[in-house]
Amino acid sequence: MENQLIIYNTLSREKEVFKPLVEGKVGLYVCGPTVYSNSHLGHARPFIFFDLLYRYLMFLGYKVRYVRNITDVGHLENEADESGEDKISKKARVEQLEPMEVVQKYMNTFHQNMTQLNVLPPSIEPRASGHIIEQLEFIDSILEKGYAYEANGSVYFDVEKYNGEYHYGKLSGRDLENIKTNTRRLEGQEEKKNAFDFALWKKASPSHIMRWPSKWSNGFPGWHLECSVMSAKYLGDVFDIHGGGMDLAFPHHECEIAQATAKKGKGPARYWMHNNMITINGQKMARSLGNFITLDELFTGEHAILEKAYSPMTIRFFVLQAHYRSTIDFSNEALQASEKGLERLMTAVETLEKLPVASESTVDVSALKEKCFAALNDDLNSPIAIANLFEGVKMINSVKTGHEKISAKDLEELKGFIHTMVFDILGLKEEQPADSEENKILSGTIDLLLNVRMEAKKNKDWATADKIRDELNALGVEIKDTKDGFEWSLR
RNA sequence: GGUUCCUUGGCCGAGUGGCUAGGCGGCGGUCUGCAAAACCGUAUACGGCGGUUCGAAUCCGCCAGGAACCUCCA
Repeated sequence: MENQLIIYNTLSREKEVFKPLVEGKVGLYVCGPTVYSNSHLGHARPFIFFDLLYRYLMFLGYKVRYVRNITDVGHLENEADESGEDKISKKARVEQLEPMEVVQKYMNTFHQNMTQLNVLPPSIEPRASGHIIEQLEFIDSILEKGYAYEANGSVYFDVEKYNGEYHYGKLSGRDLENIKTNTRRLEGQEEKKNAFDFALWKKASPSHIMRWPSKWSNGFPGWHLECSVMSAKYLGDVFDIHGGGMDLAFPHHECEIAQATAKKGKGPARYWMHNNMITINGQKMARSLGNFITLDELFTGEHAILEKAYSPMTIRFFVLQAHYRSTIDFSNEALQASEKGLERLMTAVETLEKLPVASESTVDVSALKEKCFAALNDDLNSPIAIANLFEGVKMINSVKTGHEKISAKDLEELKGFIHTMVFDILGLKEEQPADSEENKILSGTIDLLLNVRMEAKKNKDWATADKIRDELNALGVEIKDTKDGFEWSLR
């Protein structure tokens, strides 16, 4: 099969043919969440997109080790709150909880949200707090190489020194001169040689709760270190793909490259992939901007902006309907369009199971397959793949209505393809509620009413028939009459 | 201010130097007791101004508007 995957590499700013370091195996690292609050829609995008990548790589036959970290220490607060304490401990004080209690709480919700979105768990989900020793060792070796210095109990990366031999800024297309003129001088950073130096180890202030002993001070690791450490530990000093949001390219990923290169003379990843942002009213959705909607709010509809609740699969489909390197703009209208489209797709998947076969086909299943895979091979172009999938929907419905014919062999191929595409690769799933006792009673009741309606129809008692249909409709039960009976579904 | 990028039909969103993206919505038709669903058909487009070209929405320039990053951020 000509499945040549091409991906856009931020490092080269070009699409490149993907060739793993070791044939048949892929090492994938994606920056995971900082678990200090509920995940919002903006967070869902990278995890859904990289889930698609993970699934597609596996479909292509690669054995993938997918590492996605949990940041449960560190990430410094901004200067506004004077102390440089980390986000997690700040939140903990507010809520009067142990830091690790906060971490656990939001990690649990994160996992729950990911399950709802049908995002597969990664192969390894390492936590920063579990790799303090490795981070200390990493700092030691950067110090030994002379690319870091200690100041007042903290350790900083010496960007200027590093840039003398390597290029700091190669990922985000900057050079040091440019960074120098544009880096703000922040308060409380006098101990740094240069404003653009970043912390490898930060001495904890007295109020800081999360802290670990080290030879320099009681403190905590710098924001960028954990990813360097954990990716190297589980994937090696050089691995295949590193992913994350575009907003992480600078400085986070740039610093990761610097740290790895300072230690080993080579950068951590060969391909860097960055997903674009979800916007709302044209502006990036971000916690700091206060314009975010959490996933739980989306699923329940409990947010002033939301006209209704949107199911996890609607969100997933919405995200996949845009290319990962484009922004997607959130709106109720857009979500509802996705919801309807998804319903149409899933209905066709059901219809597929009861299609009549003919001796010969008038449809071209192979061409459809090729177009879909060609789209995915071209930098994971899920919107094109989905557009083609709707060609498949049309094909299915046309066979159903008799406008087209399909042979038994082609039908088998089509079934296999649609299932692979929809469930395995795009990661969509049926969202019908499980067959609980309550549901059995409900469906029995609806069947009963609709059988009564059938009687009424037989007697040409249209008033009664319509009354039943209209009132069930008002309650959210959609009714479709068929030649020999009826079908219904819950809206 | 610096770096990078975007501007497509009512909405969301692909894409290519000449050939229908797709979804949702609209309109007309088929089917139906009427609907719904489905099917068939159909309309609405490439921010503005120049340039290159036989031909540009797609390449170049300028202008306008917007965004991301430069600071925690998916």
